[in-house]
Amino acid sequence: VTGEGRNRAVFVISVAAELAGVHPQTLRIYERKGLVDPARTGGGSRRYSEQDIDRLRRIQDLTTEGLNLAGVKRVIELEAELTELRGALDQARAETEAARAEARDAVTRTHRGYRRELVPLRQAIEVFGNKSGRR
Amino acid sequence: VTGEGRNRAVFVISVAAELAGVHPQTLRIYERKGLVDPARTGGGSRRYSEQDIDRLRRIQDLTTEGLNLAGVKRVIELEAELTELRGALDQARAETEAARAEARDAVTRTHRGYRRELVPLRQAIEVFGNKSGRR
DNA sequence: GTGACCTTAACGACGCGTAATTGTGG
DNA sequence: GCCACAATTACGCGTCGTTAAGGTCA
Repeated sequence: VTGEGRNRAVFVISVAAELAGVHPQTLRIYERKGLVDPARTGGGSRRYSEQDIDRLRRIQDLTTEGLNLAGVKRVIELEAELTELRGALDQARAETEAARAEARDAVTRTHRGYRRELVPLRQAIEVFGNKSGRR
Repeated sequence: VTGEGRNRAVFVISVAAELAGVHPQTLRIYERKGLVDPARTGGGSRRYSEQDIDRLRRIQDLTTEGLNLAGVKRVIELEAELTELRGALDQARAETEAARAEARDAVTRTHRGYRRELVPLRQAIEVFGNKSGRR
C-alpha cells in the first residue's frame, strides 16, 4: 500500500508537532476544534500525513496573524472555495478562447469546403454548360 | 447632495450601535481595528451609512460564530474576493456562450454568402459555359 | 449648562497554549 | 517494565466587550 505520496499518514503526534513547530497538545486541540482530522492506528494513536502537516503550518500562520481557531477554520474553508473558483474561472476562460478559435476554424473550414467544390465547377460548366437553358 | 442612497452617512454612533445591536464603544473598537471606517463630520463625530450598518451586522454575525476581530476582517476580505470572482466567472461563462453562438452564426453567414453567390452561377454557366475550353 | 460625542483606562469573561496528572498500549 | 501516546484538568496570557472618567462641541 505504498506509493501514496503525501496522503500517506506516517507521523506520530510528537513528530507532527515538531514539524509544525507547535506543542503536541496543541494538535489535539486543533483536532477537537475540527481543524485537522489525522488518521488513527488500530490502537487509537494519531497519524499525520504530509497534507496534515501543511494544514498545520497554515493554521500556525493564521494564528500567528492573530486569528483564533474559529477564524482559522473559516478562512481555510474560504480559501479552498477561492482556489476552486479560480480553477473554474481559468477553465471558463480557456473554453471561451477555444470557442473563439473554433469559430475561426469553422468559418475557414466552411470556406475551404466551398473552395473544394468550386474547383470542379469549371468541369461542371463543361458538363452542364449546354443544359443551362434547362428550367 | 441627496439621493445617494445607501452610501449616505447619516447615523450617529448611538443610532448605529442600536441598529447593529451592539455597544457604541464596540463600534469604536471596530474602527480602531480597521473593520469599519465611518465618515466624520467637521466636528469629528462619526457618521455611519447603511452600508456601514450592514457591515456591522456582518461583523456581529461572525463574532457571534466565535471569530475574533482579526478573523472577521480576513473573512470579510475573502468573501469580497469570492463575490468578485463569482462575477468574473459568470461573465466568462457568458462570453463562452456568446463565442459559441457567434461561431454558429459565422458559419451560417458564410454559407449564406456562398448561397447568394451560387444563385447567379447558373447564369454564369450560361455566360461562361462556352468559354470553359479556355485555358 | 445640559447632553451627546470624543478618547483613554480599568475591569471581567473567554479563548488559547502550556504544563501536570492519570491511564493505556506497543 | 519503560516510554510515548491518550484524555482531562489547571494555570497564565491576551483579546473582546463593557463600564467609567474626563474633555470638547453644539
